[in-house]
Amino acid sequence: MKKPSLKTIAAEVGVSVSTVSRVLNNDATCYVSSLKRDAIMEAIKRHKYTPNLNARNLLQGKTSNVAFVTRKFDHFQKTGPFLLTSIDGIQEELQKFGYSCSLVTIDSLNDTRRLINKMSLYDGIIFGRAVLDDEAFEILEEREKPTVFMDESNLSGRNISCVTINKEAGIGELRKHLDELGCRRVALYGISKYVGLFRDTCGRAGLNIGDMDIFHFPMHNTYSLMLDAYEHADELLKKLSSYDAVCCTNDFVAYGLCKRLKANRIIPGKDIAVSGFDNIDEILDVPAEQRFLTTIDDLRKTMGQECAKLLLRWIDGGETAKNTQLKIDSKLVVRSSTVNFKP
Amino acid sequence: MKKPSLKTIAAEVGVSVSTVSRVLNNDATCYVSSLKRDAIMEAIKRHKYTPNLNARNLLQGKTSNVAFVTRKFDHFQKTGPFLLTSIDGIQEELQKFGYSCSLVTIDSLNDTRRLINKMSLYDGIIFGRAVLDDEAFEILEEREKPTVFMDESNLSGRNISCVTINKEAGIGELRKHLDELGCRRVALYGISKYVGLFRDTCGRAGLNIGDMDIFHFPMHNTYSLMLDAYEHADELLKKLSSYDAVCCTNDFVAYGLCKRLKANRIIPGKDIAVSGFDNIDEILDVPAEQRFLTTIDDLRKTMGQECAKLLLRWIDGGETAKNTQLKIDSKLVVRSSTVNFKP
DNA sequence: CTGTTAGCGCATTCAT
DNA sequence: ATGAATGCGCTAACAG
Repeated sequence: MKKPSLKTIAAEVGVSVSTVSRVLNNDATCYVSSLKRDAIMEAIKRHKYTPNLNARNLLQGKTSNVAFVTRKFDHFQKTGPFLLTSIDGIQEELQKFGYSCSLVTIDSLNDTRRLINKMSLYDGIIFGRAVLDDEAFEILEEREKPTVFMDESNLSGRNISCVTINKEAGIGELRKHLDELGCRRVALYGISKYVGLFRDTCGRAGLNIGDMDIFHFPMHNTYSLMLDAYEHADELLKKLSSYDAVCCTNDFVAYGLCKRLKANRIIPGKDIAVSGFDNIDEILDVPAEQRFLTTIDDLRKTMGQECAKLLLRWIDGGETAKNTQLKIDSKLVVRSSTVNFKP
Repeated sequence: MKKPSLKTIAAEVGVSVSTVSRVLNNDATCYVSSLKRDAIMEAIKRHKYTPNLNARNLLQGKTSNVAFVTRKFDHFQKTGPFLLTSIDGIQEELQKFGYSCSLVTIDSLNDTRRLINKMSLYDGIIFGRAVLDDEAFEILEEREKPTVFMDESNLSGRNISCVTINKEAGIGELRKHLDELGCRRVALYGISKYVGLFRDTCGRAGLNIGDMDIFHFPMHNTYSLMLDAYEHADELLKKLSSYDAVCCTNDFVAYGLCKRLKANRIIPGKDIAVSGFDNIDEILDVPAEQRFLTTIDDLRKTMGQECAKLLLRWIDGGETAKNTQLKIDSKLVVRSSTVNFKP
């Protein structure tokens, strides 16, 4: 049995296809007599008719579909839920405007070629971080397809549209916050690989802990992070009385540390100030009354949304969207792990 | 500037559109003189022509695109990387056959209606677990669209195709393995919410620990699981000498326990046998030499692949794929945390 | 208010 | 070996 088309419905009701089309699209300019309208609606329902969007897309030269390109999810398994939060943001924003999203996995240059061949299916493309090498960049640059890069650090002077997070903004706020609390002696605790990067960012943000003690440990994966932070805190604990505050490179680290502190009868937020990074409580939807960690929200969901917005603006012909680098300021979220601390 | 079409290329080279089409599709039956072929290829490259897949889809009545439907990723943030592993499996299999994948988020009945309206874009649909309520089920059942459910437990007698994991298979193997090692006294350790379910599954699999001690603790999220398991092991530790083995409901729990054991100078795999569940080492791509935990692999990636295979078989007209319930046996992965243990 | 018609880009059939 | 013609399902312009 063939799938019903406009013609099927039209023949059934005894009207022309355009009338059916008008009803289907709720055409405001052309009124359809309600008698016919009802008959048409009934026939549509009875035949379980749904429009063939390929035909519509072909005619209108657009697909209302966007590709989100990323590496295999495997690559993100170790690093936790951050990418997904951004994807949710993208999806949410796209949906508002009737767009849908194709998930494209790229792990080789071959995959890039495959993407190019399917490009006619997409009105635009959002690239997740670090999916393209230089060669792929060049292949894609020649095509004139609305494209936005998310969280891409390796721009190397390319003229592309991208949305990134300004981590320094939140860290600057944190510094001010700790200053106002009177915290003078600040330690840094976290993953060996990121601790240097974090310190540099602190420096640029004016949080001067460059000459202060840094405690760190190797990272396996996000899932072991809390326990790792718990276990590796000995050195820090020995010198803890020297500090007013401990900034952690990550919320998981902070949680692990806090549990360890509590196990040693030291109360975070009372005996010492502790801060994290990521606002993971919001991502994990922890009930408000259980949230206690002062942290920096790096707005990953917002980043996804902004990517989608920027892309849609470009698709709609907004010339200004073509070469826009948008930086979203991360922001401090103050909770009880610092706010009531008195040095 | 208009996008180049077959006509553009044909006019450029001075041949007919059908010739260009033939070259494009590598039509084996009709040879094209290599002179023309080269000229055509050159023009295609020069114009950066890519075929309009909407037109092709319209003509051929298929899209080579499949929808993967899930709830917002938000919902999975607490539960870790398992869904993503399945998605990777789906993507991998689809790609083999030139199919692509649209990501559809459903959180309300309205979203379901939206999906139905876009159905013509998909040759088939894969549903992630627990996305549909009864009403949505019914709306979808009337449509005749190839559909496969992944990891769906709430079938309630519906005639649908689905792929699930047989958890009992691996647990049965575990029982046999522990028996052979001579482990008689087995404890169960894990999350309060799942510990009962796990015990029941053990019972069905013949691993009789129903009358043995169960130790459990509440779960917050996957990321705190290791540390939670570490911290809540006191009760278990007190009675540890009564047991030959501890089965954990989950690898993260097992890792947390193992760390705690080591902190107490008890060596897992020597002083006591420990097992987990999930084979998370493989998901997180832990180097082989660092894997030590005996666990049960529930083959989530395979599940994704099998979903895709089943769906493609249905799309290709395989009548047998229309009402297939495929159960994949989970399997035991033996590592050093049990294999060398002597009671 | 509604019907007729053209054409979106392509693969395929038929004719040459 | 290649060109011409057809039609997939739909929307929009035009005609009535």
